[in-house]
Amino acid sequence: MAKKTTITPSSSHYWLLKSEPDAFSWEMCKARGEKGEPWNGVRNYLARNNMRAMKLGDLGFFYHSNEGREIVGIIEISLLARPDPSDDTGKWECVDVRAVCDMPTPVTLADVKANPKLAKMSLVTSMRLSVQPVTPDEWAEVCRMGRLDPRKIQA
DNA sequence: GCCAACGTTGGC
DNA sequence: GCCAACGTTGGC
Repeated sequence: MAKKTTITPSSSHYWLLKSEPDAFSWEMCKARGEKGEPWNGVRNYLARNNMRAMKLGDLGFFYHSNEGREIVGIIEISLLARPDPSDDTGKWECVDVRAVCDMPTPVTLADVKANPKLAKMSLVTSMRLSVQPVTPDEWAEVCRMGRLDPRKIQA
């Protein structure tokens, strides 16, 4: 059996997580520091399945919905999916996330919508999905728009 | 604050 | 299993 060799970087999955700043803002996320924060309260199957697919160290955009409507920072997955302690039905799960760094220039929803390269991004096509996958191309493009060098992200 | 989009629930 | 009613999300 041939051994499969890959040069896939350790973090091959990218995500976008939405939060209303009134409920849990980027500032609050950063204030948690290394401890991270359970991403609980998700009550949507697709969003839950996305969390199940997350790996330790996966990176994600932190998006402020409602107020702000912009990508403000980078998070990493610090704990894998597990039962959501705020749920008593046994159906829902959460991961933990940890703030990694600011987006030097926040990338607004309007910016994303105005960029044809991002027309297929879930942020545009699946407006209400709160935990979304992001493709490597989309990741690179949004980082470029936010003046963040993806190679300099220290997870 | 309004309302469109859309996911979920429950009657049949 | 269909679909109407309902609740929620989130842009505007």
